[in-house]
Amino acid sequence: MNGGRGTQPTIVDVAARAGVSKSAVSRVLSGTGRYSDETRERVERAAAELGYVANAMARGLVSGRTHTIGMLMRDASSMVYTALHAVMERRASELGYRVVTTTGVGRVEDEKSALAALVSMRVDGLVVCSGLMPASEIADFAPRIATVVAGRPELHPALSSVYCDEVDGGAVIADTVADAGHTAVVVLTVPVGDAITQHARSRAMVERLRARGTRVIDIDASFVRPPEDLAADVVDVMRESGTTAVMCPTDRLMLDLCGALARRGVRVPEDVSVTGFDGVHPLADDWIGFTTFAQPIDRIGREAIDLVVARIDDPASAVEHRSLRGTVVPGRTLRRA
Amino acid sequence: MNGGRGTQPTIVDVAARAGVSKSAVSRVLSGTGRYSDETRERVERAAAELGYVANAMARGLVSGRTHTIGMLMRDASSMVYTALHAVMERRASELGYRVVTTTGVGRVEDEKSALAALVSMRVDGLVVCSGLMPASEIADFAPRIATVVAGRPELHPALSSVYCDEVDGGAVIADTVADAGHTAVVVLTVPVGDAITQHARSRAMVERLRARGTRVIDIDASFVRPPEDLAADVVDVMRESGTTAVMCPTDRLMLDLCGALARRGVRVPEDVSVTGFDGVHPLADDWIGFTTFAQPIDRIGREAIDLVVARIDDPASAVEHRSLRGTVVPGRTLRRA
DNA sequence: TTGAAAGCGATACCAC
DNA sequence: GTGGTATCGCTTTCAA
Repeated sequence: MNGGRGTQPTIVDVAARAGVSKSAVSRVLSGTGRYSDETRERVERAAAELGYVANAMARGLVSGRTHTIGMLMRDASSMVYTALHAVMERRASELGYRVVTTTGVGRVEDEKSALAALVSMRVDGLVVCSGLMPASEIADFAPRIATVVAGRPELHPALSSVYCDEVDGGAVIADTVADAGHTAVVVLTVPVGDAITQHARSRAMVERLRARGTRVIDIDASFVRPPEDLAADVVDVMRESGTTAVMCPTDRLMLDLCGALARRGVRVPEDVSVTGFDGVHPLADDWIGFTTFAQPIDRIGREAIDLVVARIDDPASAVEHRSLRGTVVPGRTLRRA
Repeated sequence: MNGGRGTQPTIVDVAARAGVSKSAVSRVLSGTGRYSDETRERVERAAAELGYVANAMARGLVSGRTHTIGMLMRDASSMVYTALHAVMERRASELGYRVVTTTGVGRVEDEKSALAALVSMRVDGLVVCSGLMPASEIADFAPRIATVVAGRPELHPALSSVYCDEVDGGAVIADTVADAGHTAVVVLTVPVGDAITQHARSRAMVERLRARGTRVIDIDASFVRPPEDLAADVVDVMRESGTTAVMCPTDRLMLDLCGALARRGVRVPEDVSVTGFDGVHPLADDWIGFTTFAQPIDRIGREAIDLVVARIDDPASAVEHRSLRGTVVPGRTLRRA
């Protein structure tokens, strides 16, 4: 029955080859129960010779555990999420868990199906890293699977979360700009529907600047708007109102904006100061010199994993919302006005 | 039996609620076989009310298919791999597959276990993206699972592969440097054990430069060496032998090197020209201006997925090795000597 | 069109 | 210590 193309050896094949029962094989390979040294040796040899790899589906089906944490990533090309991914992978591995990730490819529908894929795999825990997916969709699964939202402020009563204090971050970086003497500032703001986090931080920037009496020009930076358009708007505003600084909701957008400004002959920081947000390598680097706000990605990732694992171990553990503060990265793209 | 904490509804629960047999539920939900409109409606309603998500393990166990492609990533924090990940996710989704990724956290042992995890999940196909894992380890699974190696030159007779032509890339970027008039050049070379790809491209740079009569100073850039050490070496070599350019095996290392050089008062490109390799966003950006060589990541990812899927559909399809050429990114870190 | 029953590959509990 | 057997949740014949 085996040997057919694509067929993988099963526990029965191993048992036959070792001349023992499949129960024996199971015990030896999982290290549970009792078995003689001879049995162990024969089983191990047979398994090695066959290149046996236990079927996780069969195992998970009966044991009800997969020792796997599912991570839903919004976007595999965003540095914030990939950095989070790397940290979580490391922490999970320390705690004896494997991480599998899935991503949507942009639309909310895709994300739902990516989430469903994780649920259908019956991962032991779920970490949702996406500023897109609505909380209610996530919450549906929370009673059944240990779930944590990472990287976005989510205060849903059924969902634990770990995130960067976006309001503090937006305010702090806004203070940095105001302290540098800028009195007319453009803030690129993101609608809440595009990304909850970016919306929150850009609102916080606007509010803090206004509170300090700074003149704020609010430019719509919906995801659909190309950086060239934004740069055009910025240039117009600079002409009309003497703006000396532009605040971006992400480092990535900041980079695109800088490029588009350069193409229009506007130099950063000589002609205009620019700030970003996120502070993830490699953009937040000495040599590149972006002035930005660094999210505490390491702590977010680590604590998110710790929280899911705690909830896996004790499903009754309390829901927690952890707001973590980041820090300003000085850089060289912000000058005194 | 259900309703216990953490228990997920099963097909039996849906059947009971809908007042039909589980066979009927299965048929309706998978859209196979025959059923009446009324049955369909009742089943769909019951499933929705229960928030039923089919258990992929049970399903895969009996059907023998998971409609999933496993991706083994070397490192979730490397932009090359994450970019590849994003592309593959998109292409796989177009072809009706889901991608799940796992990564090692650095050591070969971890990667083996990450690979085993994918195999144990019985993914339909495997894409290995790692310059670390030995081909023989991967090849063990090739007869059982459709397997493709992506992103590294791998000519193993049992493994299909898609990769950037590193030798061409190294030579072309070396030509660019030589053409700019540099006659004494430092090449940071990586040992084959650290990363096959980086080794190959750095060797190619050295060889092409030598072939053109350029003086080459070869500095060991093993992964264990901190950028500060490399920068110190570079500064020494510049003093001793009038080197005017440094070629790095990756953009990432180039960034670190530039930083370390800056801390020593060496400016790029005023005092020394520097080139990178990879050409992935965001480092390969107009504004940042790295002179580098862009791997054809989009094509690599896309064709890797196409190859695995072809092999899933027809396990007898031929092994292929596709070498793809990249392009030079001019940038501003390379000056005429 | 529908339901009963036989597995898929592993674990766990059971006598032996 | 060891092997038989029920079982996990689902798909897939096969009768009815």
